Amino acid sequence: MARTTGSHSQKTGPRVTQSAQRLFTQYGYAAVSMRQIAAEVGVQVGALYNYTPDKQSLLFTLMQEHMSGLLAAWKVNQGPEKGTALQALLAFVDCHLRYHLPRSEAVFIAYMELRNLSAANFDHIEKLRKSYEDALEDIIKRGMETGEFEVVDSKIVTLAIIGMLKEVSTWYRPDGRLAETALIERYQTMACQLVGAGADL
Amino acid sequence: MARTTGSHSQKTGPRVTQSAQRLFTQYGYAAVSMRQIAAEVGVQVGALYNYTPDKQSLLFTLMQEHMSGLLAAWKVNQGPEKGTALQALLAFVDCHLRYHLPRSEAVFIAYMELRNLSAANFDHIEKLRKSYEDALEDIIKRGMETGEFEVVDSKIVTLAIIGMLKEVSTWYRPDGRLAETALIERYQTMACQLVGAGADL
DNA sequence: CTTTTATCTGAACGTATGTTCATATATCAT
DNA sequence: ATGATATATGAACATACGTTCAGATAAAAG
Repeated sequence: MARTTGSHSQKTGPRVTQSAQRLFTQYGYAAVSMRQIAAEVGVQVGALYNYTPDKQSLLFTLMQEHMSGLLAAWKVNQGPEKGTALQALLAFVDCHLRYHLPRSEAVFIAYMELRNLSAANFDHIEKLRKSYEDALEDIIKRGMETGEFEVVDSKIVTLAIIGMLKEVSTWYRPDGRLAETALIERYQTMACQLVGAGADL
Repeated sequence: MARTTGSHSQKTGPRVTQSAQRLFTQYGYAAVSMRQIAAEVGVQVGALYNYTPDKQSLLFTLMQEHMSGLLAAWKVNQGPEKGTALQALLAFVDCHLRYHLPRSEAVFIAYMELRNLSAANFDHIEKLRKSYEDALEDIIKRGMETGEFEVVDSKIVTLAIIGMLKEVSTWYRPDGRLAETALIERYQTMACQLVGAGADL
């Protein structure tokens, strides 16, 4: 047998990506085999290589698209004028959570699989991650200059906020106790507390 | 050849554990082979099985000892009387960071390799992790009852503090800009801010 | 010195891995 | 209907994996 009934690139391609994402999330990149991915797609292993040059590219593409999308979302959200530092901080928390919450698998992979990127791919992703954290630190610094924020160490506060936000993805479930909007508000409040800007919105 | 000069269980045993810890941290459990571990210990692969029944036990032991040590450190620190909730919160942050900062490898493994535990081993570790987070939430709740803390949602604040503290292990270096003591103070301040208790110590 | 025991080697086991490729066929354009 | 192309199969490749074990030898015990 060869090409099967109903086979088509436009269907199989996305399925490969999705299966890879799901399996990498559940078992980890190194523990997932190309045959496992093929089985979930419903195809023989050789067929995968019509859609990716190798396993590493599967991982890299997932991470690269996740990070690019995150940065793009922030740029759009930020728009032409930035407003006060406090407004920017609130927008950052909002944008971060709105982007991350519906993408738990990609988020998980982005945090867990950095080690499994080739050196060149790691450098690429690391730059994206760095520029995202810099965006937050710039807000903190701006708030310190304008006197909106009371912060001793912008670096530490940046990392603390990032850490606090990252943790959400480890437990959030769409059908959980807290609605997305309520959750975002609570994290906006906590972010304000950490920068010493009046906690009330 | 067989038993080599200077071979001894009391030397090789700890080296197996240490090499496993180092390699699991750098490459991830699934990506590390028993032969890699053996090579780093300076022994043939078969010899490893004098010290561990299998690869999985190597991982489990590392995680189990790390978590047990963490809980034990907290119990000692907490002692017989607990003091105010604010004191307990400060002690928790102090204890957490003092235990974690010198153990970056074990910390990393504990966060990253949960997926690679067998079902039974996972349950065991998960219970330990849960009881640790509960210890913090109990402090938060106590502070809410006594009126020391102003917190809307104890669960969210607990997770936010845990997330903030976990993040530290991803960037802290013993020779970095901040001394351990200074770093702990800053995180104590931020923890206080998150529970709405006067930020100044 | 001799015997026992602890520790390691070296080879082997069956199975799984990522990747390649000749081959087959469904689909699309003509 | 016919030919070209895209997309799949299924087998094969070399290599790597975790684990086992008989045999060898250093160290400890007598």
